[in-house]
Formats: sequence, C-alpha cells, structure tokens
Amino acid sequence: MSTAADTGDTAADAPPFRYTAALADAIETGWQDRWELEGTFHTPNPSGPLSDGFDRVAIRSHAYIADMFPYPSGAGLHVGHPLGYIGTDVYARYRRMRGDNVLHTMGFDAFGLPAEQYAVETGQHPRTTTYGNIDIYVAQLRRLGLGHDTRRRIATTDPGFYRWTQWIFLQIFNSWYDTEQDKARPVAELIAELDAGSRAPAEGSNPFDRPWAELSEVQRRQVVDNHRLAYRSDSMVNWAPGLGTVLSNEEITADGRSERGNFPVFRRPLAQWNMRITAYADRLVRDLEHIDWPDKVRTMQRNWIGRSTGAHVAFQSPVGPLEVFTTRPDTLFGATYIVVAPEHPMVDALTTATWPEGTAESWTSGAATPGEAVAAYRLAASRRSELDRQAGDRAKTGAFTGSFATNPVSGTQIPVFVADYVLMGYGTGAIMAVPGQDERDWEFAEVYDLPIIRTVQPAEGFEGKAYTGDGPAINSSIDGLALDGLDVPAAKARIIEWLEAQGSGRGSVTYRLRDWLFSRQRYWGEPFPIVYDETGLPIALPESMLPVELPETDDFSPKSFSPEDADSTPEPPLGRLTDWVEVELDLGDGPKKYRRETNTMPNWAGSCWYELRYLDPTNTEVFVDPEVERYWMGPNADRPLGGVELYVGGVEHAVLHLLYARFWHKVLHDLGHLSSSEPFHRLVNQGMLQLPAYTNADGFYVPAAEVAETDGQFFWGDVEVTQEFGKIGKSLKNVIGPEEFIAGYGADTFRLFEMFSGPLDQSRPWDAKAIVGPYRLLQRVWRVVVDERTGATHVSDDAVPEELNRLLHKAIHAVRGGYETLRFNTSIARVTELNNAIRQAYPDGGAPRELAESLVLMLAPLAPHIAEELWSLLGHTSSLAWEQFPIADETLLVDDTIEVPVQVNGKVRAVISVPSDSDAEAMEAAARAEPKIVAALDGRETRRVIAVPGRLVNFVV
RNA sequence: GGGGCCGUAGCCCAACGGCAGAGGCAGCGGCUUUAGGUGCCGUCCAGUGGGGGUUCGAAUCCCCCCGGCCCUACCA
Repeated sequence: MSTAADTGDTAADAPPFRYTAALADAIETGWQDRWELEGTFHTPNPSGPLSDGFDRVAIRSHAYIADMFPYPSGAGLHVGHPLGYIGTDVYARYRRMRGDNVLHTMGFDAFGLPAEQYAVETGQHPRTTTYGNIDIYVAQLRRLGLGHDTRRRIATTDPGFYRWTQWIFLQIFNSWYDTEQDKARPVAELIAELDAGSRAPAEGSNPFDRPWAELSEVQRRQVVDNHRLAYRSDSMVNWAPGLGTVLSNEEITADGRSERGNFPVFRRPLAQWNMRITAYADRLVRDLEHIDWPDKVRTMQRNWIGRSTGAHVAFQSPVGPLEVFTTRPDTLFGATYIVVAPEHPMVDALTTATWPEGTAESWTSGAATPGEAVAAYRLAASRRSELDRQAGDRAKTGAFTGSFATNPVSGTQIPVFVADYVLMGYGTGAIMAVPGQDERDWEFAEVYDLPIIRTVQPAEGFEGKAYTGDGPAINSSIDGLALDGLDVPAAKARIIEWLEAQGSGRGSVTYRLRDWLFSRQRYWGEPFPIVYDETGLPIALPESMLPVELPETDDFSPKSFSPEDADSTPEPPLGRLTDWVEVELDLGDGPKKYRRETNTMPNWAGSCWYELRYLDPTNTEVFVDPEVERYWMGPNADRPLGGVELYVGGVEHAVLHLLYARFWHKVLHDLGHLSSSEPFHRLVNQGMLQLPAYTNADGFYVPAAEVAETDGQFFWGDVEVTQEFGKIGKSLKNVIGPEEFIAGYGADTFRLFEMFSGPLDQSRPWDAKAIVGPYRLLQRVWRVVVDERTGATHVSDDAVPEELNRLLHKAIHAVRGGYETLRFNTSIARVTELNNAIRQAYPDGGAPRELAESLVLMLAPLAPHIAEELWSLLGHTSSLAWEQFPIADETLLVDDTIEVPVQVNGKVRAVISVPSDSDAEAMEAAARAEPKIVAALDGRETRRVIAVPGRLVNFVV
C-alpha cells in the first residue's frame, strides 16, 4: 500500500513548497477546522430556529441533496461507501456556487441487530458501541471534507429523534384508509361517521353479528382497531428459537436457517404489529410515474407490489364455499383440482375422517387417515421458511384432504389438496389448479396423476406441457356460457361476467405486497408508544408522554431456547423489565394500571422519515415545521409530487427502505402534515466499486491487504494467487478503508480519484495505483498559482490571450455540464485539459490571475481544500464555498472558423475550414471548391447533398 | 425461469445520429538524478463483442446472438 513516503516527496530533494501529502494534510485539516468554526455549511431555513441568515439567501432558489444515511458499523467506512457521499457533496457544493441555497447533511441509522448482537457478545451496552461507532464515522466523514450542515445531524437512536418516530407511529395508528376518498383519515372521523350511522364498518372489520349501534364499548374498540393503518394481528412469522427472536424474511437463508448463527427457523403464528401498506398499493404503483428514478428501481417496486387482475371464484365444498383467486378465470373449465395452503383456515374442516372410497394409494401418502396425512404434511411445511418454500425447482409435494369441491362451470367434483406451493399470504391462500395452462399445476398433476384438460388451443408446433400463451379457448362451453373460440382476454371478460351473474365469483385485483410486519422481539429499537388495559386492546399514549424512552437495563439479550424447540415462544427483552412494563398512568379517566407494549419497532422505522427531520432537527413542537417542509420539499413544476431533489444510495434499498419511506410519507401527506406526497423526487444509485480479491490454488480467498505483486504475478507470502475483482466485503477479504489513501495523497486527491474513474452511477474496478493521476493534477494546479521553490504566488495581472480565453470558456461550459449531469469524470477531464494548456503557456508561472481563479473555482466542488487554500493565496479572505461559479461567455464558445468534414457517400474525403456561421449553401460551395472533393467526385452527378451548418457536408453520388 | 444494466486502445473511461479520443493509468523514449523514486517533456495505442436492419451517415436507434454484472423468483 502506498504511503506518504512512497510518493517520493522526501524533504531532501522535492522543492520545499510542492503540493505533497503532508502539505495536503495540513491544508485539509486547517480548512476543515475553519469551515466548522465559521459554520460555512450551515444552511438557513426560511423560518424557525435555524433561520439565521436566511435574508442572505432568500432570493436564491434552493436544493435539498441527500444520501442514504449509513448504519454506523464497527468496521467503519470502506472505500465504496464514500463514492455516493462524495458525489452528493460535489454536486451540493456546485449547486451552492451556482447560486442555490443548498441543504446537505448526514445522520445515522443507528438502531439495529448488529449493535445488539455485538453488545450481547461483549456485554457492552448497545448505546455505548453505537455512539462510539458514530464518533468514528463523524471523524471519517469530516476528514473527507464533506460539506455537511452538522447542526442537522441526527441519529435515529436519539430520544429527541425517536420521540417523533413514535409520534408518527401514533399518527398511523390513529388513522384508517378511506377507500372512497382514496386517502388516510383520522380514526376520530371514522368513529364520528359510525356513530352518526353515515358509515358502516368496512368489510371484514366487524366480527360480531350485530350492527355498530348495538355493539358494546369493547366490541366497538375492536372494530375500530380493525380499521387502523397500524394494527395487531396474528401473523405467521419466522421464529428462530436459537436466537430468541423473530426474523424478517430477508434475514433467512435459502435453506431456511437464520443468516446469523445458522439456526433453524420455524413458521408460527404470533400476535404482531402490522402496517397496512397494502392500502397504498395502487398509489405506490401509480406515483412511480411522476418521480425521476432509475427504470430498474421502479420496475423492482412494481414487481414487489405485484398488482395482478383476475377473479375470485367460489367453489362449493362440503363445508361451505372455498374461495380462490386466479388471474386466469378463462381457464376455469380446466380446473381439475384445488390446492389450499397448509395454513389455510379451512384445512381442518376440509380434512375428512376417513379416506373416500377408492382413494388411490399414491394420494394417501401411506397415512391411515386424511387427518394423519395432513397433519404430517403441515408439520413438515411449518419447518420450512416461506423463502425456502418459494425457492424454485423443488419437487411438488402435498396431501389429499379427502374432500371434493364443485367446479362451478362443469359441475365436476374435484379433489382438494394441501400443498406448500400455494402461499397463505397471497390471494386467498387457495387456488384452482389448471394443469393444462399452468406449469406448477402440471407438475403437481403429474405427481398425483390428476386429470389435465387443455382449455386454450396451443400454438402450432407447441410440444411442451402446460401452455401459458394466448390462443382460442377450447373445451370451454356449456349452456349459457360459450368461451370456445374466444382469445384469452375476451374469454376472461366473458367468464367474469358469467360468474358475477351467477353469484359465484367476481373480477378482482390482488397484490403480491403484504402488510408490513412491524414488531420485533429485540431491545435495541424504538419502543411502541402503546399500552394495554384490562381488555388487552391497545391504547395510544398521548403525545405529552412521548418519548417513551428505551428503559435502561444490562439484561438486553433476547431469551434464547434450544434451537429445535419450535413450540417455544419469544420473550422480548423489554418484557423482563416488570417495573417498566407494569405502569400506572392517568390517560384521562384517572390513574389506572396498564401494561406496556414490549416489542420494539424494526430498524426501518427511523429511515422512513429521517429526511424530514434534517429539515427541522431542533423543533420540539412538531416533527417538521410545515413552512420549512414546503420550502425544501414542496411540489413545484420540476417535482410535481415534491420530495428531496436528489437522493443517492445503493440499489440494495430499491424496495424495502424506499417503499416503506414512500408509504409513511403518503400517510403523513394524507393527514395534512406534508405538502409533498413523495419523499425522494430523483433517485440515483451509485455504482459499486469492485476491488481486487485473491484466491489460492484451492479457490479460497486470502487477505487482499497481504498480497504483493511481482512482475505482474501476485503472491501471498510464497504462494502464488489469482487476482479477480469483486464486491467489497468480508467474504472476499478485500475491504480497504479510505484512511490509507488520505494519508498517502490527501482527501482532495482521494475525492478526485473516486469521482474520476467513471460516472457516479457506474460500477467499476478500483485500480489503486491510478490514484497518482489525480494527485499529479493537483500538484500541477498548485504550481499554476504557487512557485514551488519560494512558496510565492506567481500569477500575473496580464490579460488572458485570445486562444486561452476561448479554451477557458469552453472549459467552463463543459465543466458545468459535467457537474449538472453528475458526470464529474468529464468535468475533471476538462479541468485537466485547461490546466495543461495553462501550464504549457506559462511553464514558469505568471499565468493571468483570471485564468488561475477560474481554474480554482471550477475545481472547488471536487477538491475543496486545495481550492480554498489557493483562493486564499490569491488574496481572497473568505471561503469560496459561496463564490459564484464561473459563467461561460456564449460568444467565445464558437470559433470564428471551424473545421468540418466533407463526406462522399458517408466516407470522409476531406476537411475544410469555413466560417462558423456559414449556412448550408456556403458550406456546400466551400466543399465543392476543395480539390480533394473535386477529385473524389470525379465529375459524377451528386444525387443528394446533406449540408448541416456547423457539422458536415455529405455528397451522395 | 423472469427482469434490468453493460461490452470503445493493455486498463479505467470520453464522444447532440455527423472527422472514433476529452482525461487518466500502465508501457516506451528523453530530461532531471550517484541510483531508485518523484517531477517534467514527448510518444505509442482501438474502429467500438458478433451478425443483421433503419439512415445520406450508426459506438449511438431497432432485432437476434455471445460474454459479464446486478436484481428477482412456486404470486396462482
């Protein structure tokens, strides 16, 4: 690895005032101190506590530029992290110099499992490790010279922050989704309408057999709870007894074990908090049209939400109607059996006491009764995680329930199976199986020897099994319903019409998206602002009791069980704190005993709204002042739904964080707290750096830091190893931090290097040796202003010569273009080009001040410290952060004469010089006068002439 | 299985549909140096992964194929 010594700038022979790593270090830390002292990056709000100095910027336009905030892990930053942070910083600094009031800061996403697990291992409190890590991050970010408004820095673990996370939870808890107005409304309005009789409880929300007016107080509370956007329900969760906690699907490996600890994970129902994100499914899809995000991410969100249209169809069974969802109601005639998920509520009822007469042996799974077969199957299924069940190419398995249901069109009795390829969480948890038109059903039908009926004529030459394509319907007509001959869409429309007329089905829309499981049995998270009374129903704490602080304890480990103990029940750590859990409160009707909610929120909670708190971090009255929110994030012509102007982060958050944050934002918007209805207008995913990693002959990775290169070959000790490039991470043993580069070359060089190797959104290999390029650039820029031998500033007051002046203004134009489009690599190239020209014209110093100053200003967003230093050496007393970025003189962008190619049949035959304002006729005339063209045309007739002013002339013969 | 992105000098990357090269790394030659290194100057280097199409003109737009990367996956 390179160090300062490697760069060769030893004191002995380098000129004393050369720009070296040591000088860079002094300049950088000096300016970092000064920026902090002067509050250079303190951004004024239009009103409220942070509005000091707003008059100075009131007439400016404004821009809010943000990064996805980091989780402060113990490992610190590696070279991949700052790519986005530097990118937004360069852009933010550019926008400020372009004349905008720019809001740019960074906080920490600090709740979460790693801190808790580390704490459990070491016995240190998670708060200690978390805030210790934050200190390390803050120092690292500062050393990179990021121009953050540090007054706005928040951590999601700060009580002053999570007080508002809890407040937002209460907003969500206290609202319901009005499908008529298509927005969330306060629960109080719902109750008023129910009381007034102007509204009936929503479908499925009233489990009691009586109307609202006749319900008891407690029953009414239950009905209202069933409307809430945050609600409790028994849901299937991933329970890892060995870890003592439930896990999200993302925390489970493909073979159904916990990612951490590799413990078995079991599916079991537990009372959990959920967020009704499904109510927003349509809007979350629709509004993707109006935000400026990569197509890829929008597609991922659309797929995740998975809106599909089809029909619900009721099949009569011995124990009542069995409802299925299908996207292919047109294939109903081909439905030869039914499959229900193992967790389906009707499984017990459907399971018969004995095998029906004549049941084939292959259907009984060798069990004596259907009850035995189904029980065994359900047990096996519960031991597989949902992810595992979804993992493809597993052989189909199932169990026959003993029951038959009636196909509503054909009247056929078809068997009902339980199988785990049907998921309880999607649709109704039951499907009509149509092996003729569905590959999975075909597979299952082969295993159980079930009938297969084609209801769509396969295309000519089709030789596969299930046919999923379009084609005319066949075998699909009875009296009063003729589908035969119709294509798929027409058949769908016709059958839905028929089903609706018969009352045995209806057209419907279903989503893949499920409600968001919102509680965790962990210590290091936000407590819920919820208590329970003697009814066991949740009660929201009043705002005045926020925050509900995470109670102090040394006993923060989750209780763990024998890893195989599937029947154990999680015990949240907070549940052990009896003094905290059992509480006497006066919630308006005198002091009473209550029990606190002991789950905590998932670590996504804080990241759902932190970008709003940056706006108004010190406000103790509201989570964000509406006027401040409107100023920074309100909708305008460019951002029709409002939101952060530019948000940069990794594509790994394409779905979860960005979907959850959009959801909360929309709820808050509906409730009137926000003018914007989307949190992030423009999203850019920074590319991933690929670092060299090395494998030995056995294919194992060896620590990249210990590998040395000799004559193009790589060695780990004596062992020759093979180089490859891959994602930075522990598994490839190729993690490398920014510190060593900063020590060896300075932060400015590091920033340039990170920005120079390619456009921000492009992944690329990291070639550490190439950092000398940007280093040399800064040394050369330095020499334009400073005499290396004397340290004197050696610019002149001469006028800029014509040629250089044109080059300068072209550079300004191009550099701006690079900044505007986040292609900083091209800005750097144009700065380099200009600098090379200046140094060629003035090899011994004496460059005109105007040139030098423009050069420094153009470099400032990328390499702010050296730019500040040079700006100061050029005699300026204040920071250049707020200086005007150079503006190109349009008239200097075009030369008086230009060279244009002349083509004959598209092949370049000559280059001619013409006045740049020549019109097509003049260009053609000039081209025809060119001897080479005369020769090339050779007297032939020109059939067509294309002359594009300023571009080219093309003769077609 | 589905979806997306990307293939331009040895390498990283530029190029409103209009002369393929802005910039850098590496290499080579020279100056500097006791030497190595640094610094400076100069120089070398591809016809755009392959095939087809649209066009006066294609790296750029369209189709197919190859290669690489990323995401997602029994969603009825």
